[in-house]
Amino acid sequence: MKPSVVTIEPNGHFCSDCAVRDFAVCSSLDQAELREFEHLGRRVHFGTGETVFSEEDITTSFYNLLEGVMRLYKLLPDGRRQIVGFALPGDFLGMNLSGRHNFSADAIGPVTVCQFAKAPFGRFIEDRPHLLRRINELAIRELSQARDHMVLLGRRSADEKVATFLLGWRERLFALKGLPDTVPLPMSRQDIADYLGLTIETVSRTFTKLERHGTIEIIHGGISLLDPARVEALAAA
Amino acid sequence: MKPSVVTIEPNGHFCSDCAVRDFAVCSSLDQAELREFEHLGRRVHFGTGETVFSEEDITTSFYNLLEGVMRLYKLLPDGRRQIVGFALPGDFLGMNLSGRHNFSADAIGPVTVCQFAKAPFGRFIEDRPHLLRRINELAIRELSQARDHMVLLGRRSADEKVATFLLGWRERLFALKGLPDTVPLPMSRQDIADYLGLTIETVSRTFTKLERHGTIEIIHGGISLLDPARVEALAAA
DNA sequence: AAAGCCAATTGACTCAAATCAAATTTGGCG
DNA sequence: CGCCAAATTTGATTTGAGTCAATTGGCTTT
Repeated sequence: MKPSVVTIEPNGHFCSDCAVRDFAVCSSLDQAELREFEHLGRRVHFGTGETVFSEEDITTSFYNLLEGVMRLYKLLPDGRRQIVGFALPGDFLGMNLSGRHNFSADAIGPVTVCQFAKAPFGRFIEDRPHLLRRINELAIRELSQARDHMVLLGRRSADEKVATFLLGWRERLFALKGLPDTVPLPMSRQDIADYLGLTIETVSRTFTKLERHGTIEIIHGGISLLDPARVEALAAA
Repeated sequence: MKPSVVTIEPNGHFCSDCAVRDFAVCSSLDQAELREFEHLGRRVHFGTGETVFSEEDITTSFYNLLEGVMRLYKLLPDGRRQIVGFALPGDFLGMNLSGRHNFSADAIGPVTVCQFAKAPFGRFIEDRPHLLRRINELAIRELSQARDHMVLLGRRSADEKVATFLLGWRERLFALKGLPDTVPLPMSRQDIADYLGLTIETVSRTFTKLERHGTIEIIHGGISLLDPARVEALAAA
């Protein structure tokens, strides 16, 4: 939110031992390409609540999220907010046709990104169709997720929205770091509400209701799925 | 809906005089490529209400919409439907990562598509990065639209939804065939409702309300924007 | 032109989620 | 530790959109 100090690493990082190497955009690059690629991106840190880029900003860079979680959102003129997604490590941000970002992105907690200046990155892609193909894959995956989210926003009840969110979030974390028995929720209730098209009060009430029924347990910074089958039933309905 | 007779043209069509030549995927191909491309696709007609492909179907083809309008939608197990978009001439359908369609597509009125078998099309792309780039552009454009639609579904009132829909639809038709003074609405009220995350009754009431205020006029098969500025104000809010 | 059919409209009523308003809990920090 | 500010929860009430139920209108069929 507040403009603040951003740490830029003085270099000395290698793609070859990058945590997201195997599933981010760069998974399409071979050893030789990787060494060249290394010079294009630089690691940048952002603190809690800082904005990485804003909607309507001229796109000067693309970002590969390495560590942390980001909220991606759009605002209406009167301040209503819709979170269009949460980004996790491996997600690639900033592609657009207009030359301007079409959503804003904030760090939720400390974040590390690999930042690429637009022009050199564009040149690098130019003669590397496999990288382009990888970017296309990521876009198509995003598109599919976006459509699923439209169904949630347009046609699901509050209970279903919350249940679906918990399962989907757990699933993404699972893919990233294996099955945790508790699901960390680094984002605020307001973020969850703005993601699900609800108010903060409704999200809170739904959580408490699920807890009273013994379906989940609300713990510090997250929840624990006591009865995943019950949650799945709610989400499926 | 009903499985029915689909007309397949016996050939004799040329990409070079195709109506969508300049803005569809094929806009990225040069004369020589186009002649080769011509053999990959074949024109297929669908009648009103016919399903071109269904969610979860194995993807055997991609489709380039040439004429008509299609509804793209997802269903929940209990039958609730969310229309994720309306396709117009020039739209490219069928891309996915899973090998299965992730939404269903019906013809709204008579439709002509250019159908490409998946494998040969994939092979054709292989060594033509400019075509891949074009497909990527289309995906990124769709993604941006999808995000806009999430904002509408999650954060806008019924009035705003309807106003935004009318303007957006008019805009798309405008880009296609120039400014019409009446906006044709080939889709049913139910389709509009399922697109906007509303009920048919709410859509109908909102239309009548707009008409009573002299903002629009409801005509057979469409509406006329009597006071576009008023509609824009409603949509902006 | 009457009957039948489906889509759209209109009206009366209900309800899920929003809004308004406290009360709590949590977290940061001197 | 104790205090303030922010986030979250909880409660009371309102309301926008949904549901249920006719009615209307446009076409097609006969």
